[in-house]
Amino acid sequence: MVRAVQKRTLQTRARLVEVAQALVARDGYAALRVEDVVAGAGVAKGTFFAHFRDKEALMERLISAELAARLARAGAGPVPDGVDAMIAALEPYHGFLASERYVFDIALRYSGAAQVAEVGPMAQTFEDCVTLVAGWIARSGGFRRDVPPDLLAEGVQAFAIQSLSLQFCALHQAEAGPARMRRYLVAWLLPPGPALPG
Amino acid sequence: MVRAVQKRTLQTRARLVEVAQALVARDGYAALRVEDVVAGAGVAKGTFFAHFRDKEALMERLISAELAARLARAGAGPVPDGVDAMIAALEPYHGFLASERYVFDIALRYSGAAQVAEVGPMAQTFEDCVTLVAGWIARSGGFRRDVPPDLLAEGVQAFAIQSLSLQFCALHQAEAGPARMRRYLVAWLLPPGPALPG
Amino acid sequence: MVRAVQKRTLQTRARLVEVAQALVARDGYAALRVEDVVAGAGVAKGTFFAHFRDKEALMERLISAELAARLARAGAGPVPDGVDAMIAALEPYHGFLASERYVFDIALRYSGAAQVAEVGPMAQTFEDCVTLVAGWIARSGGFRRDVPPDLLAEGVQAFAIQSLSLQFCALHQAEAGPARMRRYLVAWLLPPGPALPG
Amino acid sequence: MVRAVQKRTLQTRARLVEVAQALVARDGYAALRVEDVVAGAGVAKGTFFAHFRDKEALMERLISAELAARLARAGAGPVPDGVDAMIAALEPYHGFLASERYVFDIALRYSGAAQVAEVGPMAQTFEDCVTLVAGWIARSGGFRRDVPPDLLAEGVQAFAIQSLSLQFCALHQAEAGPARMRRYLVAWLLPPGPALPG
DNA sequence: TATGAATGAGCGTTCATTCAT
DNA sequence: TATGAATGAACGCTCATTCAT
Repeated sequence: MVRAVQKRTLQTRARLVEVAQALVARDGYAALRVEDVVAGAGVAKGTFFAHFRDKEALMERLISAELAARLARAGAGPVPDGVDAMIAALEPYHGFLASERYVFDIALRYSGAAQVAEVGPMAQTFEDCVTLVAGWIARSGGFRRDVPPDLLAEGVQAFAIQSLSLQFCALHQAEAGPARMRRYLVAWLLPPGPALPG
Repeated sequence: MVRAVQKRTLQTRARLVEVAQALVARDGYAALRVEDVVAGAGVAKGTFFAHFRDKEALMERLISAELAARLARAGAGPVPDGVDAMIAALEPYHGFLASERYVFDIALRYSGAAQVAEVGPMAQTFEDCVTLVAGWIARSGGFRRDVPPDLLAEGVQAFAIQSLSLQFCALHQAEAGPARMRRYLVAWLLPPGPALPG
Repeated sequence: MVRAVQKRTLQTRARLVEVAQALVARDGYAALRVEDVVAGAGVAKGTFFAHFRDKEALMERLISAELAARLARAGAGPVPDGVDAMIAALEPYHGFLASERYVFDIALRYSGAAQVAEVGPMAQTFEDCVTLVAGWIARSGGFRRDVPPDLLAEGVQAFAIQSLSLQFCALHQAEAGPARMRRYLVAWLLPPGPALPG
Repeated sequence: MVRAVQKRTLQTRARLVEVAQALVARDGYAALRVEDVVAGAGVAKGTFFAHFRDKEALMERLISAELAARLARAGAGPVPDGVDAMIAALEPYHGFLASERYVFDIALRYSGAAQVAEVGPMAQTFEDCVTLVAGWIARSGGFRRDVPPDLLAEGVQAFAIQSLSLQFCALHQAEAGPARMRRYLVAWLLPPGPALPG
């Protein structure tokens, strides 16, 4: 029989998450230390590891939760009818990924589910994002039809990561993230028209 | 007055790099320890830090050098005349990036030049790769013409990273890296033809 | 809630101190290395720094303990009845201070409690020494009465430090520590009699 | 024939001292690093050590020069005619010793000439101070006569050091340095009168 | 004298993680 | 579940000093 998780357990876990979120809000993700979390929650270090496999498990939970929330808000809006609308709709989602180098690193690492055994919440969220965008593409009339929507959606994700990566780069400072994203998506999502300017 | 770097300096630095490369060849990048490098080179620890800001600075140098060498070999070959040829030509380059999680992480982190102030060798190599691919696309007759070659080349890089990322992923184990890469590039590089199968 | 220090904690700390004392007995204080202490105690380096703020914290503890022990032995003896007896009674205490330049430096530095916030064991021991000497002076009949005993005792300490300092000095090699100490104390502690010889 | 020291040599040395003094004026003695001195003087590190045996040799020079200057000013004034006047006359000298923990430590260490072989400028200055005070005592009519002036002067130095030491001490914060110094000197320098208050 | 690369030896630190209680 | 002392394995650093040129 699967025993119901005890109430105290949930309380402890919730408190750990709460404290962690408060610390992150103040100092950012990269600065989070397990020691501070347990101190804030008033539990011992060992307790933390009874609830989370390791620190990254908490990190994945925090980051993917934030990401999922932003994605849900995007999904609740209207179907974007073009490249610019899509970029705007995804901005909160991508903006969070760009907010901190550490967040981007963790997201990237877990986007591909670090452990083969299980699909973590981060990988799930990335997957959900692809599904959402594929749905948009399928339902909207403004995109190319010669490539399946889910492949196009994966491309959107690839270009987003590329844009975010280059945002940290000295060679490409000139062009801001959204502008570069727009160039990619115009070429990737729109039906082939007249040649684009070089 | 800017003094020319002394000969001894270059010798010491070269020896450190040599030893590090030998160690990496034996145990991989993730296992490299500064202590072993200095021991092998027969210099003091302080000397190491007089040559490299920290361990990662050496790492960037080692990895970007390997990457640049593989890229140079790719550039020395014939211009690939299609998607499959291009994937094959870039395979050594991408294969190295996929060889070790640690390598991929460092490469990605430094691809966007950690410091805005200076463009490191890694960022330069990534840039060179884009330039090479753009040249291929421009000179070959088999690719779409409605998008400028350098934008297409950036897309190739984005899809490569996407493929490599997903290679570590539980959700997408089914499809190997090159196969996924092929799907992306067919859609991205070829002139629009009849609709692709979903 | 202030939890009682666990037994294991005390054991570990005691072992660290024991090992350090053994090493010091063999090689002196200046030669003590943290690495040897932890190796000898069979604990990790991190453990050392969980018990002592830094190496000097251990040093203060070791030296002040030795000093306190020697002081206690002096206090257990009979009340000295004159300058020579007092110098003799304090000899083990002062001799330890003079035994090693490093010991003298640490003692002097911590005698004034490096941190205003807390009174360390070293400062306490110095204080205890003054108290002890003041008691001797008060109870003995051979010393001047026109100056309060505790002020006289502070003077004894001042002259001791002066003597020890000059012991390391080229200008004053001729006169050994105890001899100089004697001149000081005769002038400082005895009731004024006929003029001393210049 | 003793060759006259070359002009360039003196210039370099003077520049090193100047730069060091400027740095000390800004950041204090403890923060002085050889690297900054040579950088400021525009010479190589090795050059520094061609002029000064080690860093402490420069330190001794800087500190003893300052101390000697302050002592000279004290010597240029009138002979103090009592304990309070003497304390006032020596205040600039003692104040400098108390200005920085590091200064006090170095002064104490070198007061006794670290090297037996040579009497450094610091030991000389301390000696000069004793001589000056002994002269004051001998020429003034207000001090005890049953103890030779130079012994009394050594005692003044011992009490000064004691006072300065205790100034860094938590146990004795209540009583300021000069007040404590006064108590010592009244008991030490004045002819025995009626018993002092306990 | 002047140069400056190299030395060296250990300190302090880090902090996620484990494990005996 | 909870505890928290202990672990560990490098890393980064320091910086006065030396020495071959």
